[in-house]
Amino acid sequence: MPDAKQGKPVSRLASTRERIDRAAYELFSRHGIRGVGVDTVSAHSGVAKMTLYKHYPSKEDLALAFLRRREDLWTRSWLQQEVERRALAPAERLLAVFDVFDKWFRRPDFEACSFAKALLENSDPRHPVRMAAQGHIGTILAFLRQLAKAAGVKDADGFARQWQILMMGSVIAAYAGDRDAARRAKELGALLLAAAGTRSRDQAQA
Amino acid sequence: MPDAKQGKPVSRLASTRERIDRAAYELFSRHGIRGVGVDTVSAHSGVAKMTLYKHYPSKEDLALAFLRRREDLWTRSWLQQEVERRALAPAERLLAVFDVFDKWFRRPDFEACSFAKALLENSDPRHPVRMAAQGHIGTILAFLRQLAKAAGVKDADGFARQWQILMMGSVIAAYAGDRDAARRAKELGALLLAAAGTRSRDQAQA
DNA sequence: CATTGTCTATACAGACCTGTATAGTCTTTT
DNA sequence: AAAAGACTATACAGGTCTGTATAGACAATG
Repeated sequence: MPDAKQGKPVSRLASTRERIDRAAYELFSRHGIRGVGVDTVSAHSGVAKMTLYKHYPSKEDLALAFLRRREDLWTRSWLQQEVERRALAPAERLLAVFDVFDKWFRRPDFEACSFAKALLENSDPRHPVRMAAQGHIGTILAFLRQLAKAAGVKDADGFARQWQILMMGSVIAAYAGDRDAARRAKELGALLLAAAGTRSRDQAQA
Repeated sequence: MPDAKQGKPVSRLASTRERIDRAAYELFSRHGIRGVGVDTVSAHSGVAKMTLYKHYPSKEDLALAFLRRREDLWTRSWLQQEVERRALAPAERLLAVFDVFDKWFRRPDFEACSFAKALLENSDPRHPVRMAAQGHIGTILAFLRQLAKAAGVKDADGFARQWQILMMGSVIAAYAGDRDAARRAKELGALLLAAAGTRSRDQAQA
């Protein structure tokens, strides 16, 4: 029984590639990409290192796949889904982001934003991993922009960028120990929404 | 002439310790602590590795000294000084933070926040470097809290924490490529100031 | 002059990193 | 049964990392 040497091994029922991806996700999202070696991913997944390298020819490929998976699981399946489940009106969906964050920040295994981590751990702005992280941050921005547009905000792009500043700032604040960071950011978001003048329920434009 | 193997060597006129500190500052602030080895600091400073280890018994000691220096040079001598130079009234000093940031974000060697970097690169919340980074973030918070109090804000602590969310969020946004992040955060700050109701002379209007 | 303290230069131990070589197992397909 | 493909296990090459050992240079102080 070739189990992982440390941590909880990934389910053996899944395909080899899926086991690699799951282990990389758990480890990279928690410790950052630089902070985890390929041997650790191999051990944690229960997949031999040679097999891992057959699926991903380099650690960089694995890292890029991890960021794509993070976008799938975190951005789309979790954040966007939760936001859309919790509210219908665009403006309220924007605010719901911080309700979702609030729950996230209070989880004992809160791991902060993988995209911000990947961004900050590469000083070269043309590093593929850093560029990919920027792209995934752009995906979140596009989602916010779309909500802002639907909410009737004039400068949807500028609004979305301000919203993302609130989101990223609250993540760092939460990781620095402020568990109420989401509530604080939501207050700021409410101010921004009020100032931007949405056509939510009141059609009057500011 | 034992010069540094790479990059620009630190001035030889300074004391040995000062040369170490300067090199560590330049390298750690740009590439993060994990991203720079002791050999690189040694080469860049022109100080032999053995001498370096006599001044700092471990890399962790060097890292903690770097964070202290960052607080000296960045937080106090730069951010606070610039803010206090640019405005007198507390509320305007708070807003001036983002004018200072705007200049910072536009520098070609903008390196983002060393405290956030140190925070995100350590997943163990009890790691000394991460705890130190949290402490230095707390120093900035205290400065903001004091300004908020002087501005007559009721919940000075909550206000300061919200202000710091804006600051950290704008830093990440700028590092992700949005050079106007400071201006956007300043707008949000103006909204927050208006909502908090300061005893300044003129209220910022949105 | 001799001693002491600081700094240098080099080499190295031991750990970990990415990536590969090799040989063997197990399953599926033909 | 034979062949092919996927996976495993181990070992290792070559690099980097932190930290130390060793031997010597240089300056200040006694």
